[in-house]
Amino acid sequence: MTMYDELVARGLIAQVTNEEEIKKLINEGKATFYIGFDCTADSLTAGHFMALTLMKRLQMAGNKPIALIGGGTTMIGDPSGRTDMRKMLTKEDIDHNARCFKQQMERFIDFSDGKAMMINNADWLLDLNYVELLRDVGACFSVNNMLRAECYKQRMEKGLSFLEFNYMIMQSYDFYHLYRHYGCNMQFGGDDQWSNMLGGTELIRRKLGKDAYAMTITLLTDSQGKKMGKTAGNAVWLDPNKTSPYDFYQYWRNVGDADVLKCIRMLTFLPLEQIDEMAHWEGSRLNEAKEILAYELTKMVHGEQEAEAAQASARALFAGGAEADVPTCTLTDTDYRDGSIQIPALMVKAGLAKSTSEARQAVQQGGVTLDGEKITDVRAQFTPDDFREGKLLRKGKKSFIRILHG
RNA sequence: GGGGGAUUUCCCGAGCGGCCAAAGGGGGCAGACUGUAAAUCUGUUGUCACUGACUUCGGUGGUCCGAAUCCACCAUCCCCCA
Repeated sequence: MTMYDELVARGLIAQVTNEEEIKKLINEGKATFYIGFDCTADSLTAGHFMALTLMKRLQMAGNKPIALIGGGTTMIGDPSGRTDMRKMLTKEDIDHNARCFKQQMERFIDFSDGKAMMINNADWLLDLNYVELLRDVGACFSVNNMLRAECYKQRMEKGLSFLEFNYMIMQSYDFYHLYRHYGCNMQFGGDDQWSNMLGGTELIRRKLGKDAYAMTITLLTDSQGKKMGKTAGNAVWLDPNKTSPYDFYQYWRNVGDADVLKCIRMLTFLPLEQIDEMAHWEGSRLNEAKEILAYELTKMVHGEQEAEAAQASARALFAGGAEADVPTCTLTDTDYRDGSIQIPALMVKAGLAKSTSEARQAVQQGGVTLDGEKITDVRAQFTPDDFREGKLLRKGKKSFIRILHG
């Protein structure tokens, strides 16, 4: 099976500019392609993860990836898929974020011996001269066409600032720049980037009379069409300090039945035959598939050891509260008042509740247990001695934390 | 530049002088049912040393016994005209 066919079989490809040419390029390992990452946060997310795996797949087939860090474009902010303007980040924040991205990417992509490149578009975008740019590439863009682009449509209703309107031009300029200086002949990106990407191929055609290609990756959505990789509006981060390996594992362990196979296909490197086999699994057996998904992804992101640990913890906890390696919260004397701590305060301290009110409600509704014993009294108090050996505090079915007195 | 409209709790969206911590929906959380799934039903959802107190309705001042609701100014956004 060729590389391209495999991508199709895994459901990764959404749109392409020229299927025949793209097929040939990537199958023969002749593509130098780039994917842009805007550094709006200090860690990559599960959403970026798919792009990274795609880079890896293509790299394994001999193609050369360019990871483009959006140090320059982040200064503008991409309006695609947004209903309001992004918060403007300072240059310092962006630089910091770019460094974090780089570190995380190095775990997946082999950057040695020029097998891949990492470039920051701040290097050329920040020094552009306004009038020169307008004359150079501005003339190649039709405002009429831009306004018809999908990525601006939503914003035409709520308002679109001139700043953001220029995002497409910056991204197009990136492609043009990479084509000329690095021989980059293809761009990949999320499906929401399609119009921005076409801007680039169009610019290259107009300026240089050459063909460059673009291909978008299917957005990972659940069976209800919602973007995956988020919990309650918060991203699932790749940084273990922002999303613990255990939580990361749990996120995938808990995907809906309808989405497991799709995720395994798109995100893991398991052979397609094996995945097709799993497609026959039904009912509760799908739980096995979920474990495989969670384990594989955790292994790729956090390493085998963490994946084993997360899996062991999850199995032990859900099988019946056995001793297990779960996140621990260590209390010190200052956490107690007059030698004791009340249950709501304890839950807040342990991160199981955002406020004491929330903690109180959880207790009142019978959702809190300590070492398996249900806590019914909101005023229940504990002393350091209670936690000498460590106790398992649990809220609801899925939130656990070990409390220890340090 | 001129005219009109908007800004409410996580989101959408009611409220138009006291009965407002603020309807309804979404989302979140918890309970029941289950397979750590989905669907469904129930409760809950500003904060706190929680049967009471405190702080919220773009910002700042004002009117009033009393303001999310009225007035003034400022900010941001939308629409129409230029």
